[in-house]
Amino acid sequence: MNPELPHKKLERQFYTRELLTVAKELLGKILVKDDGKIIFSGKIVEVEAYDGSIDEAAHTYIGKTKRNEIMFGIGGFLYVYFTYGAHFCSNVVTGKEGEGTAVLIRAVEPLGGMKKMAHNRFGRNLINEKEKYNLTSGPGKVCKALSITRDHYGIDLTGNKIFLLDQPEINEEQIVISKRIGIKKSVDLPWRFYIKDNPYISRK
DNA sequence: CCACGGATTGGCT
DNA sequence: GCCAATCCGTGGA
Repeated sequence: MNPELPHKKLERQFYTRELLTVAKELLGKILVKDDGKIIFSGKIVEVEAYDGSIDEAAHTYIGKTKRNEIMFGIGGFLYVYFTYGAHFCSNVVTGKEGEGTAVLIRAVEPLGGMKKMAHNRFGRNLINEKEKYNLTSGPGKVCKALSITRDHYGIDLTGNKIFLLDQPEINEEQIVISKRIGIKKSVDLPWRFYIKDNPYISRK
């Protein structure tokens, strides 16, 4: 563990609150993955909220299936899905049992394990300035860089494999609210949140 | 710089 | 069979 990082792990009660509150408060928190050999860490800078009860773009909108069942559980677990025949995406499940809500981690600012992230993404440890900002600037890129796959589906975020470290809340005025990216349904919901002027977001 | 389309698995109708 | 909560390379302005 990097001694410069605060050690306080987010607990269950952080995740079981209302979707949009959790989504906004996830900004600035530090995502950590520790597989016993390498520790990856990154600051969450961009997220999107999904709510199957009113949101047609949410994977839970159709009801419970084998794929989305973890999203219907209590908050604080990881929902990983595979899409476009190529990419994994990571979500933080929120709320109470049965709600079907989660927050997609769209981008992080790399902190620890950057060389290995570069290796996972580009096949080499050394990267140029442009590639640095391209490491984890998208939901598929984050999973590729941190080696998050279907094996991590359903991981308990209050455990010690993948978890979040608490950080001070980002000021409301530093949070940009926009429509979500890459969806075809419920396109007008303003449920994308990112840190203003952060160079590691996927796009403006 | 922007627009477009191909890749490729698997979930659901 | 259709098409996706994406990414990347190509081609034109």
